[in-house]
Amino acid sequence: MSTALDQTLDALADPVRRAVVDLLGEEPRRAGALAQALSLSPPAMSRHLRVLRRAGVVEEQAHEDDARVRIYRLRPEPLQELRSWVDEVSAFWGDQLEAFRVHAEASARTKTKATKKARRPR
Amino acid sequence: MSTALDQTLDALADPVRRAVVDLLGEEPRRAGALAQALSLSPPAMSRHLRVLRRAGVVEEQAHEDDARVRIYRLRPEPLQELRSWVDEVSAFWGDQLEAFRVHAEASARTKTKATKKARRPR
DNA sequence: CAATCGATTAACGTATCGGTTAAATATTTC
DNA sequence: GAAATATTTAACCGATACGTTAATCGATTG
Repeated sequence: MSTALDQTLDALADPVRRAVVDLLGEEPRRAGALAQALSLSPPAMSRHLRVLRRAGVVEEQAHEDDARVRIYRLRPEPLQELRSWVDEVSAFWGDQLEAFRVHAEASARTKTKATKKARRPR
Repeated sequence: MSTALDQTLDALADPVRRAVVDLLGEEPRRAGALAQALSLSPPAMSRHLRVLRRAGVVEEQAHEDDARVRIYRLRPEPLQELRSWVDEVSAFWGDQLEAFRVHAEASARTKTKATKKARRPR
């Protein structure tokens, strides 16, 4: 079961796709303009737009005069959902930080015997 | 220049890593516990933890009694940064939605001549 | 100190990803 | 209606990602 959030994050994982989202955050743009702005070939951009479209992050809109051009704009829902998820996960930090502080103090009190050797893997 | 956000999103793109983050959102856990919880082999989980660690999403903490076990916990910063980014991108939606409404009304008024034929690619 | 344990690294196979060029499709223009 | 334009799809290719099993490493235990 691949959730909507999975698709969203997968779509946003790629740097050029995230750049596209940044650009569309300013204003809607034509597919070609996006390709140019990011120095990408039209086919390459087209495929990126497809995954953004399938994830629902972006939607295609017809140009009023010229039916050849496709204008892309952001869709709010996926990013809102992403935001909610981040908020949910973050919700517990207050507790965790407090718990950690307690633990830190406790181990500070016991540090005479506790300190052995920490491994620093690379 | 791969930004911190790139690393974060890349780390969160994988479904099992996102599940790990969900679990660590509840409470810190041992590497082995995470592997079991997600029915993954220890090596596989270890590698996922490595990318989360490198992205700074997660940090390793030594167990007090048994130095073999490694406890993982969430780090706030990356998700906060992600949250900020989402907010920035979303900031323009008020404007865009309004602009769209204006455009929709305008095109509704002109619909007598404008409606040609929309393409529905699959 | 030998056996076990928790976790990571190494080596390897397969699948997916992202770019490229070439072809296709629809639309506009002259 | 032939040439040009905007974009997508198809076919191909090298790189990267993820899982598996085997080996390694440090720590613990009997």
